[in-house]
Amino acid sequence: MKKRVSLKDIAKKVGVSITLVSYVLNNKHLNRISKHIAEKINQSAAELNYKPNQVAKGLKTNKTHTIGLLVADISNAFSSTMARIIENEAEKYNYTVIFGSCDENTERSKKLMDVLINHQVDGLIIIPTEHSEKELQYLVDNEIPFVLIDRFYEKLACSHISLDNFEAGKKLTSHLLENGCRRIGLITYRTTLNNLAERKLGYIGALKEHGLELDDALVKEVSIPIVSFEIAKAIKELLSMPNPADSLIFTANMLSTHGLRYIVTLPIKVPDDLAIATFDQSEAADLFYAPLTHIKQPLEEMGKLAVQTLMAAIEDKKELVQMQLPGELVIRKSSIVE
Amino acid sequence: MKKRVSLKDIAKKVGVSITLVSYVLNNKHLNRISKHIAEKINQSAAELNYKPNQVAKGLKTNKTHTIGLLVADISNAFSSTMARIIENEAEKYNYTVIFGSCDENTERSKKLMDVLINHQVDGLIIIPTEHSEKELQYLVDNEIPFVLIDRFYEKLACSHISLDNFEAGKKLTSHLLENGCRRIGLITYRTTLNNLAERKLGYIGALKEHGLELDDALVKEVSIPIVSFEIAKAIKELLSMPNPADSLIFTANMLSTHGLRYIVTLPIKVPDDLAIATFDQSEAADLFYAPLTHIKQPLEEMGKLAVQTLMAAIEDKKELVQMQLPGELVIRKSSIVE
DNA sequence: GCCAAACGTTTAAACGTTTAAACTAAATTG
DNA sequence: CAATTTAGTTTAAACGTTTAAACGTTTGGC
Repeated sequence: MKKRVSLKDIAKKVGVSITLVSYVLNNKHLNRISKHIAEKINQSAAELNYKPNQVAKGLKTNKTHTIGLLVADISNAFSSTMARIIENEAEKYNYTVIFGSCDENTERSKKLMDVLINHQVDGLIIIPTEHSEKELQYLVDNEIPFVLIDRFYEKLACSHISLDNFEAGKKLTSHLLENGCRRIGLITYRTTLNNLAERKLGYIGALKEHGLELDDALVKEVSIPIVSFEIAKAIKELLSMPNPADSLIFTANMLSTHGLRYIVTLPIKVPDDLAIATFDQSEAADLFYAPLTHIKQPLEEMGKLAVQTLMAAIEDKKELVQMQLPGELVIRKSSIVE
Repeated sequence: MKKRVSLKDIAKKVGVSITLVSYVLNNKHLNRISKHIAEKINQSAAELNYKPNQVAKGLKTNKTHTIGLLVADISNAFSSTMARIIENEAEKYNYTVIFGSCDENTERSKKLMDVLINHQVDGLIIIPTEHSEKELQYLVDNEIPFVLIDRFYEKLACSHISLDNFEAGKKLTSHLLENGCRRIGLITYRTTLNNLAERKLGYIGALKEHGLELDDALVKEVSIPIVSFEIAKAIKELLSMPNPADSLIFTANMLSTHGLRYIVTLPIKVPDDLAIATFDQSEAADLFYAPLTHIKQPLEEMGKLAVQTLMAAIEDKKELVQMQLPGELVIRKSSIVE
């Protein structure tokens, strides 16, 4: 790699001090600097195609203009869409995004967090995995600005932006109930993450409101990372029990995607034999012969809010922002039973 | 943000020079350093939870252990899967990924490239957009290591890893021809990018081999970024011409995804009324009632090779690597006409 | 007992910036 | 015309590292 052009090179060429070059290129003290010299410096900088060394700048100013983004899995549409929104928004503030995808793996998440911190990011946006309370507490203790997205921990005093999962779960379940479903199977992850717990609580809440009791046999939990076989098994059981499910709710996009993959192999018709509703959008949900009724998360809003919150935190605003945004119920063919 | 622990703090605590601390923590000159002191230093570092400042290190060593990844659109499955593979592979070399998604926009691509370079990345992996020859030439001229993925420019002397698009196009087309298709519509992007051009040439090549002439009316080009309406129009035209298409090839995943979205609204049956084949996998292609026959790109291999090639370039190996990997023809229901 | 080698550690410069403070020369003031 | 202000520029230190070179002390060889 060739040596890059530095302030020194410009200074030498013009015959002035490095300081003066720095002042001119940063538009500082301009009222004191002679027009003539300023012009020469600007011109030389352009000629030499000078690009400021952000690393050196970062060392000096203790601001790298870099934010770390830690997602659960970048190849999941939720994460990649979020990444895109966040990067776009960060750019408006002249920030660059460094990222890590931890594949829902706690160890990896820890390690990546360290790497990002070592690179002196000014702040972090995190979709946390299970059991990362300790690492997040470390961030709090060290006053490293960060914002959680999608999931959060009750006990942790930090900013977080997420869906109002309880209400969304209730809305989705109520919709099915109001369309005549009585035995709603719930397929969710086996996890301690609060967002999925809330979705389930919403489901239970809606049942109660409609005078129904929770039947534990209707709730199936599968592992992270997802195993197709487990989902197939769960669905099979729900459909073959004495009093089988007449409808299904998936609490996340990967679940419905894998679920549909199995369902298309069965001799049943959606929604007549089985109504379906899910959280999140996905190509699969769109393209299924009965497009899925779903909760649409306000991703754009969430991502932007996260960046704005982080920027404020970096600027030393201390107030925490903790928001739960409403999801939109998008009703489509998969849940409309005649 | 709290002040972070530096070598100085450890040095002060132990009562030795900064240099010694640096040596110990980097395992350098260990044969010369007294065990006793080394232990004390290590212990203090652990107690203080020291994390090396990569920015300072980067400034001094001129290596940031950071690679820049510039993708066309991170929310596209091709890019996000690639990002994930690249990040995983980079991690093995102790490298962090900084990324930018330019949404197929040349201006944005330029700007992001600048940002990444200013952050002193050690090298770049790029899925280039149209008309970025100039910027890429700049990289070549300044000996900034980089590798192109997916697309490349003939005239540009650089490393690139991509699909053997010509052969893949030929394979896909031949498959349809051998299944009795005679009027194969091709839906592709209006672009100068070589990868799509090659796919089209492969299509033409296969036709020739089977004694057929290219009918320009069967080739439809749509804009980037994609407009659903345009694709619908293209398909409509192909199906309503005097001698209509009996099959369709999409040259990219977004094209088939949008195409399918329109096709499901039509009163036609795939594959009997219309056979379909596409480049790339996608959830949509999997979940369509007639899963799509497609060319599967060796993403894992491409991503890993790209990182390995880049690492070699960063280590000053000068040889260019230019590979075109074979795609795998995955035959499924959408192309099997009885 | 002297010199050289080995040992364990420190000094100091450097990377490319930023920025407070100092400096010089010219212009203004009373 | 001396004193002060202002304009234009430079000096120097700092950010947290790395690393060649130097340092003083001990050990060993002859």
